[in-house]
Amino acid sequence: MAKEITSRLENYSQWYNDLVVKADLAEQSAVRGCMVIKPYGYAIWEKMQAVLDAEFKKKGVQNAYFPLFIPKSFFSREAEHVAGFAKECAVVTHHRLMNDPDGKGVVVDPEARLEEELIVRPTSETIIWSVYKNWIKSWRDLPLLCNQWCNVVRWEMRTRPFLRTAEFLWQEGHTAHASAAEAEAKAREMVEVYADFARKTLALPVIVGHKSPNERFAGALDTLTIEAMMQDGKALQAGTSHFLGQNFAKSFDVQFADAEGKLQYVWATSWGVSTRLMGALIMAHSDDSGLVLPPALAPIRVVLVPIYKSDEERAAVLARFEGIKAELEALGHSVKIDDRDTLRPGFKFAEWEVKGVPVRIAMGARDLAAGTAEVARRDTLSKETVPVEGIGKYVDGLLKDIQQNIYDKALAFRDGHIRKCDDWEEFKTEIQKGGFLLCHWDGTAETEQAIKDETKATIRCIPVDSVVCEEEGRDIYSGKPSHQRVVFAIAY
RNA sequence: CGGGGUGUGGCGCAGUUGGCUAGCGCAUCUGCUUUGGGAGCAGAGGGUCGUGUGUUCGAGUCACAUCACCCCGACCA
Repeated sequence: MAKEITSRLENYSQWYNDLVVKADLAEQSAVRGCMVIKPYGYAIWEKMQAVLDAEFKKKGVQNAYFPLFIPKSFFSREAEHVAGFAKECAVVTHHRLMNDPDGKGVVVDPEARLEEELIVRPTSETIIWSVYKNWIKSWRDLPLLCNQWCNVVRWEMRTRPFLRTAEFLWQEGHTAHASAAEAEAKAREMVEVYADFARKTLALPVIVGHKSPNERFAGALDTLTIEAMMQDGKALQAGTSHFLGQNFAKSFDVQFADAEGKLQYVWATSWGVSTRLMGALIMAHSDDSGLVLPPALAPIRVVLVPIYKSDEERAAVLARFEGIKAELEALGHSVKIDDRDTLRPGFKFAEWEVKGVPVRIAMGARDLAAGTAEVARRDTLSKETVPVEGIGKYVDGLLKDIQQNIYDKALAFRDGHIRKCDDWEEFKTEIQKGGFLLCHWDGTAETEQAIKDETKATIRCIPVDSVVCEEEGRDIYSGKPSHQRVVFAIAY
């Protein structure tokens, strides 16, 4: 299998279709570009939700839910926003079906045309701001901090599993503030929440930075992003946080009376991460044996596999496992005893490796006699025989070590694939090899576009942490003066 | 929407210049032996070859049409 998978590293979409789909993470549905997420995969998403939700609550954000359908008139109020999303919207035009008069199945009832079409939300700014208008009257109502977990639909020309599905799950936060400074701070605060989550939970090193105007969210004054590097050196935008200024407040007429009683437009932010993060996980950490899940995210952290030749041995091992399980659960770790009787140990080992379970403990007759167990770690695929006595503490430490190791490995890979580049000819060849190039940019959209047209590389971000290098230099393409290097890469 | 490609048991594929009974691997079922890295042996079941029309003594194979899916590009989280 390893050889087969390795030969596909150049084409990750092939890879996770063949590997991870079979690993029960997800499967593609026949519905155009949509994805079925199977229980094991969904458990990973639920874990992401749980961790993020707790962070949001700490920041005073509350969950709410808004309608799936957006009347076309709402949608069209913010000009830039419409321009940004118009080409990829699913539109509801009718509300009823009928039997085909010619007896050929079911057809749309032409009588049931809607007076106003409904847009299936590609994002919820418009409907949320039309609701916020009624919620915000006074400075006392601010800040308003809501988040929504939901699905959205974007009718992309081309889809890719996890990275760009027509329908995807995400969270979108939408906040309203009394001042520009407060909103900008919020946008920055939330991108830091994402960065922290990516680093600590997903073990994914990310670079935080501003998007260039070309790459900004439609309708935003500033877009902050976390950018990750995949194992093929391509960049993946893993989350964004937008400072929307007063654009939506003005379009939807959301004003508040300040302390002096004067009417002012509110300042807004929005921010979101999606099931794309699952794609990021797969592409950043997986190896030839399958998925590698950081313990902080794994739905199952430790799997126990019994090895036996008789019912007596089986019972004895499983009895020991119950003790180990209780010990680990007391330390806060999720444990699964794989007591399936029809499958052999070797098969189970391979299966749990494909699923990315961080630690596997195997125990057989030899171990029973010696009072030991075999502990295997997924990240390095190494094994060690340890005494059952104190195994809980040992595994507890091991899990922390694995979490750190996965991050360190990804970080070392990323740092090994970031380099400065000051020569345009060199840039053109280097960028195709993958990785991030730190280059001077004159700040103009024209230069950025020209570079994109010639190389497909885009400015991933103007970094504000991780790889900041503010220094004087000359634009790699135009030669005009520049004050800071930015991150260029080919992106998914 | 452009450019390629693929449709053959549940899955993955082979099938030569048209030829007689359409094969192979995996999976499935039965039995025995196994069980510390994806088991071995023996046997069994399962396909109107995407669909339609045509050419032919004869079509999985050729022609035309049609449908579906995949890949590459433009768009994007």
